[in-house]
Amino acid sequence: MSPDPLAILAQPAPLVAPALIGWTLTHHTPDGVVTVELTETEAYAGETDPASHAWRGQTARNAVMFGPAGRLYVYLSHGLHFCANVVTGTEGDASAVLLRAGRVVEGVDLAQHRRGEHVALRSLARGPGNLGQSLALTTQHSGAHLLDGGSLVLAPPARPPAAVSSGPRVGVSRAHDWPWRYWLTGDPTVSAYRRSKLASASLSR
DNA sequence: GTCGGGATCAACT
DNA sequence: GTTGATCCCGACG
Repeated sequence: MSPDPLAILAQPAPLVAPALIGWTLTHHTPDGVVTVELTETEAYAGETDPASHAWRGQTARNAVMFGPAGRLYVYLSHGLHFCANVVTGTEGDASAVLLRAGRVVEGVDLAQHRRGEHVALRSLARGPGNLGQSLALTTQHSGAHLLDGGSLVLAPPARPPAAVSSGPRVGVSRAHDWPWRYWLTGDPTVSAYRRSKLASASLSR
């Protein structure tokens, strides 16, 4: 039998992130249902992680990350893009896993309508902001339980993915060299590796 | 009350 | 491969 999903999520983020590859996230809305199979994740450790929102302690926005595992943390990036995280670890430990990309496996028409009619199938949920838009996630969903049988459901796959790769994190200005980014090897929905601007700047020195 | 940074995306060369 | 757009949140005085 497959183990209790909550037991998996209660581990530290760097262990949960690779384990989440291949899981599905489903969002039931009045419009219909969209399901995304996760193909790319990224771990954030919390207070010990300079790149985490929780680095400087608890605030009103990131309070969800300090709570128990199995809940959703959504934040607004650059004033435009909604990015979704799964809260991991134990209560009081502000670790979380960022959902960077996925493949839409259910509700393609609805997701395509949300993203724009001429968006390629494989690009529907490529990138954290695009994934959030395909699932119609906003900050009002932050704190929602994912294992509660609510409108948002996170579920393990029938069988583990074939191969998972790991590498440096993307788009963060600090601690980018921690290999805490994981993706389904060879999957077209995974974005190409882009070193952060600050990282490439320090590299050229 | 003000300032500066940021876990991004899309378009253009 | 590279550059610009664009809004919110948190820190500090």
